[in-house]
Amino acid sequence: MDATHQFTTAILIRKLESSFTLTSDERQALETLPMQITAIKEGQDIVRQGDRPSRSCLILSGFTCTYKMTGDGKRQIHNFQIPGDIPDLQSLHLKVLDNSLGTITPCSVGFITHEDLHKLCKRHYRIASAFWRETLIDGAVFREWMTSIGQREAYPRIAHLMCEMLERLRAVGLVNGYSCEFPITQSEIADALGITPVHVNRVVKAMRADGLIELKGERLNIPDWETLKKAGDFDPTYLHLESHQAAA
Amino acid sequence: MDATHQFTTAILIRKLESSFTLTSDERQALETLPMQITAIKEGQDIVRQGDRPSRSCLILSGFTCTYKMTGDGKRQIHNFQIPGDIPDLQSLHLKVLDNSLGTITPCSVGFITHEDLHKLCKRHYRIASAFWRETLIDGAVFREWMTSIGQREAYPRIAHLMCEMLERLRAVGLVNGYSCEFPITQSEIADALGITPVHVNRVVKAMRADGLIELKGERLNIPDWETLKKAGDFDPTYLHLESHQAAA
DNA sequence: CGAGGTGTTGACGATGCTCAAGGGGAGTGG
DNA sequence: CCACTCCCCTTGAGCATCGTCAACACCTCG
Repeated sequence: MDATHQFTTAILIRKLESSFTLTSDERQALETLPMQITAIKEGQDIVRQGDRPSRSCLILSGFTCTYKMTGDGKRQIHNFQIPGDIPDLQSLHLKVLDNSLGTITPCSVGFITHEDLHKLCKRHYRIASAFWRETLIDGAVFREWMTSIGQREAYPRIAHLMCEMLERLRAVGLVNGYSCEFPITQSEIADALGITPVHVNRVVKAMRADGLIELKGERLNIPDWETLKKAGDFDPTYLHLESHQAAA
Repeated sequence: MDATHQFTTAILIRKLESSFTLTSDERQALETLPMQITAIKEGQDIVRQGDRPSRSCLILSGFTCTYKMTGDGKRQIHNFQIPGDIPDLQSLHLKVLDNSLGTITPCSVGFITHEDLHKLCKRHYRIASAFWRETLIDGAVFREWMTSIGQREAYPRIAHLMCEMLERLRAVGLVNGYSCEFPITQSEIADALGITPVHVNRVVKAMRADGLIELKGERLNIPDWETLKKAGDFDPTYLHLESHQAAA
């Protein structure tokens, strides 16, 4: 196990430890988990709808998104992933991918074979549970997004997304105060929220005018968190961040 | 084990066997799984957003839906469940429920404690995998619905839902030809697809006029499956019905 | 310095929403 | 057995959020 590898599994270990304390046995199993580290440029697909992958990938750095194309060429983005996420963990039990996974920014990812994951899960029930739990949280995020897209208007929808991204980035230590990296273009926001890029632009303009967000380049700053939360009808329960409940 | 109980676990066993063949050991573990059978009237909540349930429920008969309320009182239905589904299996690993579960019709459900489920999963890796897989399919359905709501117009959105329900009901043997029970009201369709009941009504009217569906009382009949599929941009891959792939 | 992606803005139009009212069927109670 | 009620379905008219089309500014990068 070289130093680089230990560093990469650390992000996974830290994530799991937010739920429970690992035994030394479990910790060692994770530390020695074989992983193939790969750098991927922005705007590339990692896996595609219809693929039958034999491995899953852990995001080490960068942003990705999962998405699906409709018959007439429209794109729905289902989620954005940030470091620590495993966007295609589902493929461990679902043979054929029903969505694609692409990079938003240049990324470093670690591929883990399904064989190794199965071995790990079979031996360590709590780790299996933790992985299962991760996929359940993905599902919870899908439900919340569906609710946003189906029931909320464009303004709260965008506000909600900003809130979610900040909270998730905070959970992995990528937030300073109320400011974070936000490399997602307005077109991507549009595809994620079921609105057009033009309309995203207008709404973002209004949000800026209302003093809710500062969005420039690839940075997002939130001057008034409470108001943004309210505007976005944001309740972080669905993210199931243990630290939240612990803090509360 | 009384006769009634054996009958109830049968639906679960049949479902799992669509993925793989159970060993006699696994089969016995499932057959003896303690389950508390309960009848529930229509329009009742089984569990609610914010609850911390210690058991999950298997739908034995009837239709249910999972949903979530927004801050301003709108409802998003995330999925409809049919016999054989376990709508709140997620609560096995997520302490606090972030959505509610209610009945659409009178239902018979079987409650299984999380303790028993954990025991079962810990001992039988393949059963654990099958349950995990079920929750992953839920996630796949969420993604597809999100895509529908975000990218498709009302007409294909409704067509898509009809296609999905028919295919899922077919998989559990509840379809005759292209005709099935469909006890979902237009208001519920509206809450599921992010449109208003009034507009659902108009679109259903158009679909009837186009000869795509016959919807009367609690029955749905599809005279022209291929055209409906096309109109709904429906590709059943996301349902991950093994039988499909086997047949193809 | 040109090119291409991203952000920005205007004018117009359409899908779908709101409000409102009435019809039909199933269950209930007198 | 009939009236009453409630829920669901249905339809019309007007309106609003958001989409489409189009043009231009800005920035990064080769």
